[in-house]
Amino acid sequence: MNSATRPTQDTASAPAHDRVYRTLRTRIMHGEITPGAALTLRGIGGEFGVSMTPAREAVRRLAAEGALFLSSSGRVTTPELTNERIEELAALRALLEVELASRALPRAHMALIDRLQTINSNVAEMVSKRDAVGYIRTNLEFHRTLYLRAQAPAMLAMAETVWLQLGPTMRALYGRLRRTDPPQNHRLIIAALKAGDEPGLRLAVRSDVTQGLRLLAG
Amino acid sequence: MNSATRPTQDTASAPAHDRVYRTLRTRIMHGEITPGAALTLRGIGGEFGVSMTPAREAVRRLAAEGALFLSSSGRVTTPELTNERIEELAALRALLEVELASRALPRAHMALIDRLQTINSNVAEMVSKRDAVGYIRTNLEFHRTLYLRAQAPAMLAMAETVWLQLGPTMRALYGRLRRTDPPQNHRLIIAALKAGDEPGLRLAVRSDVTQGLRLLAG
DNA sequence: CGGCGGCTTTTGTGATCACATGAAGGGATG
DNA sequence: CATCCCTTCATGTGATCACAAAAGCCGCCG
Repeated sequence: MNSATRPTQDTASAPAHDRVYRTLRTRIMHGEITPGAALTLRGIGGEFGVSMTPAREAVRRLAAEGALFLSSSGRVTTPELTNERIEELAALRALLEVELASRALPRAHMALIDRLQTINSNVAEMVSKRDAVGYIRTNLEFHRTLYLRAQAPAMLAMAETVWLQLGPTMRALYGRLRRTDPPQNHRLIIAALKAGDEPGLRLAVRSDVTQGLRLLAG
Repeated sequence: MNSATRPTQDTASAPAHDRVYRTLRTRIMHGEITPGAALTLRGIGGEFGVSMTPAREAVRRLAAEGALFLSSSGRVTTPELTNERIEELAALRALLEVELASRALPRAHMALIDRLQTINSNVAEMVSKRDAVGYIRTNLEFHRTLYLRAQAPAMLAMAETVWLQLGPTMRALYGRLRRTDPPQNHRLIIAALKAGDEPGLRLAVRSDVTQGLRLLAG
């Protein structure tokens, strides 16, 4: 059997449009692209060494997920979110992630909690280094690790879609955030997991998810 | 000004890939395609009189929304949902739509309630005629009309994505459903709206959304 | 000095083609 | 009669091209 005969999940053997899609998706979700930035199909194709065709498919896919905005003439930019939309997406995060955490709770064993604590220390490190992209990445990793235990793939996919839509804006948001405190709400989440305290967990997740979005009210 | 200079929302002047997308989307959401049905890019292109390119874009977009399933080799079919996934999607409907209804409640005036009652009589008619597609269509129209008042476009879009994923399965589901009763839960929703009873509304929406999915447990 | 009109360039759209891959069908063999 | 293999066909992928429309730019005119 050839080594390229794998079920196709590797970054190398995957179709071109999929590689482009995945790379752009991660960039957007981690806030590596500023809101309103313009992308061009030929530019994307050039960067990845492919033609316009796979670039177009990747862009369409991302636009369908709300990660990119397509103007009426087809021009593609990262979305610039209004305050109303940000609040709505925060509400969606609260709805979905509270449910996911709640479903993960009965399955959360010690190994998971250990992993969460390790990730959380990475989060704290990123905060202290003021590394915005690193913070977003590790923070999402923290949440995803917990929610994977919920055994609810459709719900998790939806939560990730919301993260994706918030990606470019989050970067700008946490740029204003001048705190260097380690994430307090993450500790509350871990504590609630240890104690098997479901109401506490729901509250902690809700607080963690909505806290970062409060500052834009002013 | 030319008549084709409109902001591009018309079915005619819109780009080809968008026409294809919208047509397929409606078909899938209304359950006009059975689960597991295979589609081909050349077939779609032939039906709409376009080449493979717009067909591919429409299919990618729909696949990104979960409306279509792409096998590892790229073959495209409507999804065949497992029971676990259906239950999960039902839970998502409950989460999202209860919230949407709750947000619509304070803005629900008499004109809206009248419209809902009109739509509801159409739903009852479809039920009595055993028109599955018509039932799904009018039922979704009932829900969408209510949720539009919530002024929460992102949340509504997410609910529609769930409807889309359930589309092909719903048809098969309501095929087994041998009732000819008019929708009781819709009446409860309307009554709660009239009374301004938020807890009652939440319960009625939750019941309406999850009732149709109970029968697959057996 | 500012607004406006026309030109040029950039960009997305859609069609067509060559290619590789996976599925289906048929025939030979045990 | 079933099974395996090979041929053939259908299908998705990606590149390239022609076209139209939008955006940007520059100079002209008020």
